[in-house]
Amino acid sequence: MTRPLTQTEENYLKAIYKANEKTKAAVNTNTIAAYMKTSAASVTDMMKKLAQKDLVIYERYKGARLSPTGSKTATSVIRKHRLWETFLVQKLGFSWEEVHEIAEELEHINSDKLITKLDEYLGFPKYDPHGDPIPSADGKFMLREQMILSQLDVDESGILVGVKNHETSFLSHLNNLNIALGTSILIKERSGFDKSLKVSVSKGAEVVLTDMVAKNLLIRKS
Amino acid sequence: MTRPLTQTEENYLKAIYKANEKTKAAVNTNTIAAYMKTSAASVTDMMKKLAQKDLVIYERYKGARLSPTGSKTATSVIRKHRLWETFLVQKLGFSWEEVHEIAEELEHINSDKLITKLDEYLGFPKYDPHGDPIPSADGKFMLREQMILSQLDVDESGILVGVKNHETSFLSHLNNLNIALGTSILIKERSGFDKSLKVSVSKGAEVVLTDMVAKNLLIRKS
DNA sequence: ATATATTTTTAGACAACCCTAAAAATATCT
DNA sequence: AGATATTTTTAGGGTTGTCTAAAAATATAT
Ligand SMILES: [Mn+2]
Ligand SMILES: [Mn+2]
Ligand SMILES: [Mn+2]
Ligand SMILES: [Mn+2]
Repeated sequence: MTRPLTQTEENYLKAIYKANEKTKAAVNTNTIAAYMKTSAASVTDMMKKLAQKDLVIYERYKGARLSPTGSKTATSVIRKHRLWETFLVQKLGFSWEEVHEIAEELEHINSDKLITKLDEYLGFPKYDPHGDPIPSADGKFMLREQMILSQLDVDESGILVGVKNHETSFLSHLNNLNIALGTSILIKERSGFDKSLKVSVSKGAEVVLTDMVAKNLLIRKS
Repeated sequence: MTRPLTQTEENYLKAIYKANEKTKAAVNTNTIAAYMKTSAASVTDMMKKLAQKDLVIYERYKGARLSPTGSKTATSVIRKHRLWETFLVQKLGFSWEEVHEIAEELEHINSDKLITKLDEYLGFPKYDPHGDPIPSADGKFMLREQMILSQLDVDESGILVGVKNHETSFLSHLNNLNIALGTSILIKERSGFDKSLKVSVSKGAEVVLTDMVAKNLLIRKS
């Protein structure tokens, strides 16, 4: 009797999931509204509806958290999103900055068998093209030791394993700098003035990274 | 300013397209309602809306035809449907009776680049897993000489190139008979009573096909 | 602690898509 | 042609998800 969720409902669940991924604290109506690019009034309506369906725990004026079911659903949508992104990049040859929007649509396709087969076809990838972990069918994330590039000292180096910012403009900027997942980055100098870094990329070209860029690069120390 | 069509609108256009594929005559409200599994009243509402948007030519009490734009849109949705079905069978290993429903969802994903790349990835297929022609990006169908198996005489043979019925139960029935696209079928006997055929399949096993089955098999004479 | 600012909810409305029942138009039969 | 049957449209209404504006609750500041 429990009919499948609408795309909108799935997107709300994902928004809450992402908003409190670490803290698991209740998420403000306004925060959800910002994620969903909608009005606070619409969020209130939807929270009532999702609470009704036991997908969120919601108390008026106190924000919303995901219920166990809601959390499972959100994780499953994220799994689908990241598997599709991986498909688009690895099989169809898209670049990492092009895939997010398309995956936003594909993630709502409703077929367990499809996702199982896609996962298999891709060789059971553990990370998507942005370095984000792909949850397994039972919702487990493969965590990884990682730190932010800005935290490295001069003469230390790391391998890029992920990005915190997923905007097209940021990813294109990295393309221009010849920085991709797997690229090794060695810190040569740090400016005392603006914290910008002179780094050498893949043991070759030296480039300058602003602190704003460095803060969005996730690396494994090497 | 012309926002993308909704899934429902696309499905209506496809319904009209399929209903008058050969004749191009105006399609009855009731016929569309049957295709869409909805009420005649809903169809009337939608026809007004689509006529407003210049996607159909509609005159009350006289049915609807697709406008050139509507026809282009319908063809593009069919192209997407059939490319996705091909992907599901050829790359993900689905069986031909499993893919239609999933493709009904995938066909609405909105990205020209995606379809271009998918087409290329699949090697520019001309026919889908059911033998239906895949229109090119500019809407051209690759037609083929074909006839219905029932039209063959005893001792004549043909290669299966398509099926007229796409129901899961029919396709599974063919699976059971070891009949797939490309299978060669030789007529051994025709019953004068019920027109059922004794045929030999792939130069091997003899099976009996009811006329109802034979009428739904499209073959190229061999 | 009271006033002010911010956040959230409620109220009322709209668009898309659907429904059933009744009315109107068209088609068929004798 | 006139009566009857069928098809189609209109009328009125429901749900989902959206919006703006006003009201209510909560948080912040003096
Ligand atoms: Mn993404
Ligand atoms: Mn990603
Ligand atoms: Mn199909
Ligand atoms: Mn098909």
